[in-house]
Amino acid sequence: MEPLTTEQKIIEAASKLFSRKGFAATKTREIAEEAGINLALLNYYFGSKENLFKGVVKEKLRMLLEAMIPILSDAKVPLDQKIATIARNYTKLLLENEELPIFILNEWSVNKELFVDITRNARLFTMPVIQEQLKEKGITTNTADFIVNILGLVMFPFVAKPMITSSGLVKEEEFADFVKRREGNIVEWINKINA
Amino acid sequence: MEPLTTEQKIIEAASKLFSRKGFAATKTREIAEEAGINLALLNYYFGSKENLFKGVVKEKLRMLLEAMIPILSDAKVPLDQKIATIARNYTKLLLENEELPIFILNEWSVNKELFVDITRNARLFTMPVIQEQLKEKGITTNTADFIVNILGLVMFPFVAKPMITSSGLVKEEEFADFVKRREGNIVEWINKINA
DNA sequence: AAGTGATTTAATCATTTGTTTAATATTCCC
DNA sequence: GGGAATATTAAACAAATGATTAAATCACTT
Repeated sequence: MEPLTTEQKIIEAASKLFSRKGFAATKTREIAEEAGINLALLNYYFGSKENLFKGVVKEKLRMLLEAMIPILSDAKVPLDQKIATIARNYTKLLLENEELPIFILNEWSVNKELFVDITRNARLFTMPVIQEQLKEKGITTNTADFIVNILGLVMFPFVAKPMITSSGLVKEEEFADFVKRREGNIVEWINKINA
Repeated sequence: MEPLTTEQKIIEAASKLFSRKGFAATKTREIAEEAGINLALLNYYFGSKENLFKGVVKEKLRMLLEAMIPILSDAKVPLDQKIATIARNYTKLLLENEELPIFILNEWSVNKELFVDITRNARLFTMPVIQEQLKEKGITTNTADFIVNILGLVMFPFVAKPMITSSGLVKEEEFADFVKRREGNIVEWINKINA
């Protein structure tokens, strides 16, 4: 495999540190050290810490949305399959990137202006398709609840992981099994909710 | 009403700013300005920024847990009533403190050591009571799922509020109605899930 | 091999930031 | 009312931090 370019090394280090600690707590010198590069290269390639952060956030947000939007908005995919696919996609994605949802949701909450910029011209959700499919099946649950319920059931365990594990509700070493078991259950649960 | 003491003014300002922006992004000078006090008083009363932060986190965590733990762990409260009370408590609490859950969950994620200190000797969840009550009613849902589902359904909309509103899924001005409507639905949903 | 542009480095700058100090003001108690 | 404890202030300090500079090195073309 190719060795990473300087630019890639910086992005990887920044991605890791920003995700773990957030924007303000991550220092440019830490990123440089983690990447194994000279501090000045960070500004040489990305201009500023903020600009680098924007790049990381964009990529992370894309990862988070891509597991959901294309599936939700595809009218050819039936509702049942949408639920199953989203549960599967997120369980896999978030097991590999546990800090992803809390990072994005927290930065979005703390730094709304940044996301106005990033999400401009980006259709985040396509409600009409879902609305139609719910109607077809005679389901009265409203569209927003439908989506929020799925996301809540699948994402919340990751968002609240420290609370869940440190309370003993789920042991740290059993967490992966816990969410994998939920993956299958969520499809049933959502169907029961909508019945 | 009594005028606030200096100590109280600092706590209120710190509480507001830490909740909104997190530890690292909040500067001591901002806190002092927001509180309308001299910068040195912060250290005079609280010793350090970190110590002040710990106080704020403790109080916020207490708020978040108190809406749940006493109810969950009370064997005299039947399961149905537990669900309804927790949904009601959190909807009210979080409408009044929208940043509360994302603040606590993010800081917990970012700064685990701090919470080891704070939650030491604090029984966060009491599973045996719930486990017994689920068994009595012949519900096969496991205890962790039961609790995570309730919390996810009730807390997730607040955690993901920026995403939900800026995507147009729920309009900002309709958000309060949205979660109030969910409050009643959640009881039904949880019962359906467990049926 | 020389020249050219891109990349990397060490050093430095200007601010910001958490904290402390020493002096002044205020409150409390006898 | 005076003196001791408490509270408040302005100023300063040292370290940290994001960014920049100018020189050095590297890669590539001719």
